[in-house]
Formats: sequence, C-alpha cells, structure tokens
Amino acid sequence: MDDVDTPYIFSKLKNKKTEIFTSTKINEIKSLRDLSQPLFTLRKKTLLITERDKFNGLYLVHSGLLKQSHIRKPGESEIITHFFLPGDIIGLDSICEHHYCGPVTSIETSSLSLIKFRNIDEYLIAQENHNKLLRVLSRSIRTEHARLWRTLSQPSDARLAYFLITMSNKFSELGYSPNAFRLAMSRQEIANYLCMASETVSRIISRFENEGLLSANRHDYFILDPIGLATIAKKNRSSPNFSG
Amino acid sequence: MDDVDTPYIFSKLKNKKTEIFTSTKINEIKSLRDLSQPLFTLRKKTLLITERDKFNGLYLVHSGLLKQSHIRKPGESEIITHFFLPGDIIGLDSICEHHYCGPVTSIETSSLSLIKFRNIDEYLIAQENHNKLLRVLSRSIRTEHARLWRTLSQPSDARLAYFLITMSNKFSELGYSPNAFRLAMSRQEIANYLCMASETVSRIISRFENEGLLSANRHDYFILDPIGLATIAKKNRSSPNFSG
DNA sequence: CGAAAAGTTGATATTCTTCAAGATGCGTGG
DNA sequence: CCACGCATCTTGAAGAATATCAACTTTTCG
Repeated sequence: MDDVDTPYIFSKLKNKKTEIFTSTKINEIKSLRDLSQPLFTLRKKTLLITERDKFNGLYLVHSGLLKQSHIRKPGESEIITHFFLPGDIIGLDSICEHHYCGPVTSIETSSLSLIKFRNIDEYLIAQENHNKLLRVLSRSIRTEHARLWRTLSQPSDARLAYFLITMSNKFSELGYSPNAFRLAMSRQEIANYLCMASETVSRIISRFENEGLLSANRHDYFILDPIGLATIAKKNRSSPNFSG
Repeated sequence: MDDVDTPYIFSKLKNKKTEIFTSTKINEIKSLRDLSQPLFTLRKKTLLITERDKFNGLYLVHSGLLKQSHIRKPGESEIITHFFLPGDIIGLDSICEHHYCGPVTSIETSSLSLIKFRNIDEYLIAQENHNKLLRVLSRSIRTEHARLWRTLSQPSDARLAYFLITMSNKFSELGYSPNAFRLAMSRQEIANYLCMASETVSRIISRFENEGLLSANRHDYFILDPIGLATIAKKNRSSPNFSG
C-alpha cells in the first residue's frame, strides 16, 4: 500500500495518508460490488476510456478522482460532464450503446473495478440484477437532471456554492468531514465542469474568502460557513433576497 | 373525433386538421404500446400530474404537446424541463421514486395513454420487459445529458437554433415536413425551457428572420435555411468561425 | 534552479437580463 | 361584423453579469 502513489484525501490536512477505500456507504455500490472484478490502479492523468472505445462494462470507482469530458475541436476548451468520486459508477450513460459517451481520464491516481459486459442482455441473463440496475439508472437520470438544471438556471456564484456543497455532501457520505476536504481537480477543470471561465472561479472563490464563507488554498478547501454557502447556492435571479 | 377540440399540427399551414396519431416511428413506443391502456384526451392547459402525485406509471403521448416544470416560489419564472411531443414518454425520471419530478401540464389538447404500475417490481414481474425499459432509460439519460450540456455551454442564439433543429427533426421522425411546423408553446415557454428571457427569444428570432434563416409568425415556423441554422447551432464561444 | 503550468487580479468588451414602452393579435360582447 | 380589453409579442435603452485579454504572481516539476 505504501509503495504506490496512494490516492489520498486530506493527506495534507491531516498530515498522513488515508487508506484506499474498500467499502462505501453508497447502497448501489454495495449491491453491485460482488459482481465486480478485482481492483486495479490507474495512475494520475491517465486515459481510462477514449471516445473510440466500445462499451464493455461499468467501472466502479473505489478511490481517487476521474473526469469525463466531451470531445471538442482542438483549441476549444474542454467540457467536463462528470467528476467521478469514490462510490460513483462510470458508464451508466453508455449502457445499451455501442460506445462510451466521451473520454474518461483520471485526475489523481485512482483504483477501480470493472463489471464486464458487452451488451445489456449478456449482463442481465448472467446476473439477474435487473432491478438494481434499473434503480441506479433511474436515480442517475433524476439526480443528473436536477444538477444540470440547477447549473443552467443559476448565476455563477450559486453554481460554485452548490458545487462545493455537493462535494461536501459526498465526502460526508464517504465518512469524511464535510467541511474540510481536498479537491484534486484544477480551477480550470472546475470551471469547465460548471461552464464558466477559470478566472470567474478564481474571483468567486476570492469573494467567498473575503466574505468569510470558506478558506481555499490550492486544492484544499475549508468551509467556514455552510449556512451562508447554502444560502448563496439557493439564490436565483428572480429572487435575490431568498430567505431560506 | 370531430366534436372534440382535436389536437393538430399544421392545421394552419395545410388548412385542414390532421388526424390523431395512432402510431409513430419511435421504436420505444412501438415496443411499449401493447402494454398501454386506452387513449384518453386532455384539454389544453390542463394539469396531468401535480408535484404531489404519487408515481403510478408512465404516460405515452400520442398527440398534442405537454410541458414538465420545476416548482419555484411564487413570483419566480417557471423552469420548463421537458416538452413532450407525440412519441415521448412522461415519467421516466420518476421510475423507482415515490413521486413524480414536477408538474406536467398540457399546452394544447393532447391524447395520452397510461402504462400503469406503482413500483418497478410490479411492472417487471408482470411484464418481463426489463430490457426494453432499460434501453429506453439508458437512451433517455444520454440524450437528455447531451441536450442539457449543449444548452449549458452555448450562447443563446445557438441554443435557440439547436432547439428549432431538434423540433424539426422530431416532426420529421413523425412523418411531417421538417421545415414547416407549428409550435404550440409561447415565446415565454420556449424561453423558460432554454433558460433565457423571453425578450431574448424574440430578438433572436427577429435576427434569424433578418438573416433569412427562417420565417416565424406567432406559432408557425418555416425554416428557410437549415444549413445556416445548423451552423449557428454548432458554433460556440471558443470558435465563432466554426466551419462544418 | 529554471521553465512551464496554474492561479490571481485588473481593465475592457460582450452578452444577456431587466425595465419600459409600444405593437400586434386574440377573445368576448355588443 | 366591429370595438374593446387583455395577453402576448416586439423593440429600445440601460444595467448587471460574465467572458476575454493581459499582466503578474505562485506553484510545480524536471
């Protein structure tokens, strides 16, 4: 465990590396875990899936951080459609399709496992896990819609606040502190994920710091005022004086 | 059939009412049709589903137009998450959930049928249509993601152009002319769907007319230059001189 | 240590919303 | 059928939000 470039969360904050996840609190993962192949490790900034790859199964993230992007013309800025944290499943949008949706790259060293199947019939006949998969898919539709609609309809400070809260909740679910975490992705990658300029991300983080909402140093984030941050995340253009 | 407020497409353009759809070219609908209850008619501007309704099945749209919205505080502008055209399925985002996602309202008089089931197990045991449903769900994830990401990352003229092209394609699939169609939704509703101000929709439509791309009169749209419109739909902020 | 990448900050430009006024079309009742 | 009133649509002008461009600082990594 110590000789590899161990993925870590809070290593800087706690001054020690944390162990690789072997279980999560995500129900879907629990129900799918027994089907999966052994773990493998992916070094940081490594391509897991290219846009040309044929669909051959779902990947479960056990540790680390990955991103899925859209292919765009050279010179154009990348669009990041997903960040995958421990407990997330890669490839849900590609079931019943021939190819994966877009390239998936590790941002930091990650460990994954593969639930291998070429097509959905193969998987269903072999495993009889229709309901589990349906539930995961259905839930995925709903949560992703909610997230995208939020992003779409909110100004950039609310987007960023909401993003930070979402990350906070994810870490909380994984058993870590919701108010102190490390995000391996760069400002540019956060910007691409939220569809804004990286300068805007910088400016808003600075503003949040000035307002005493959080403290951010490179990849380490401390949420100082979760309530205040949530208030900003909930505000919208039609009612700037949101009081909830 | 003649005594009801028959839904129609192109009635103005062709000067005669078209018959209610009884079949579509959508594969998914075909495979699900035999399970559905008889058709029923919903008058225009009628609530089909409220935010409090418990999930009790999927609705198939046979004719007309409906919208699904997000609940917001009074005084705030409505957010429209879906338009449902003939061949579309209402409720995919609510499978495996207790309640529907948001209120669904008919914009014009519509005819629908209900595939009734309280929970997914009930449906699957009774019907053994796992694969069909999985395919529909999976496809739905992918197409909706693609649409939302497009909307999110593009300036408003590209959003509107893309919206019109999508509508055009839908009518084409349904066997109608792709370049002359009637959209029953108001400018405000289009704006809410694309997350912009209704004034912006007006302005961009005017601009498109001046540029000779289309002709729009109230609810009737004629696409005069599909190629030009597609070029605008594909452009993005990083490469305004897109050539494809 | 030095070069390249990433992040921050300021000035400017653009896009889009908001506010406001007017125009157009639609339904209703005379 | 026409006139009135309301809702929708269009257009203009001002303002806010955000992107872009540019300079500079900080960090990372060979």
